Amino acid sequence: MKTDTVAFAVDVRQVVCSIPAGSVLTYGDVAALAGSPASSRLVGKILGAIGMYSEVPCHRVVNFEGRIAPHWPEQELLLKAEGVTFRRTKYVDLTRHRFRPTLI
DNA sequence: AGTTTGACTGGAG
DNA sequence: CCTCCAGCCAAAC
Repeated sequence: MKTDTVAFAVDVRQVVCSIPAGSVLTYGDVAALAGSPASSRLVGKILGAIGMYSEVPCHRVVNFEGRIAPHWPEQELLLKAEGVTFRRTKYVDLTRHRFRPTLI
């Protein structure tokens, strides 16, 4: 575990924690906001790690197309409970629920 | 130190 | 909507 990775994890946690209810963010966006747009895979790993001992709403983070994690089925139910609409089964309506930190 | 894996991304079939 | 392939990055083996 490097200090840089820890800082990245802390930043990720803050970004995810800043996502309002009913909105979602992609791993790539979180990774970019955390300073490593190419390390989106790390976001998932870190998210799972912090989700085990933190109250971070990691379920508000989905993959690039609004598709939920392939191995985390309850995330869909959690998002539905927040008011997020799904196009069919595993696709979130990103055009409507995508969280924009500022601008645009 | 080299290989494999994955809560990713993007595009093609 | 689902599967496969190629690319990228850090952790795990």
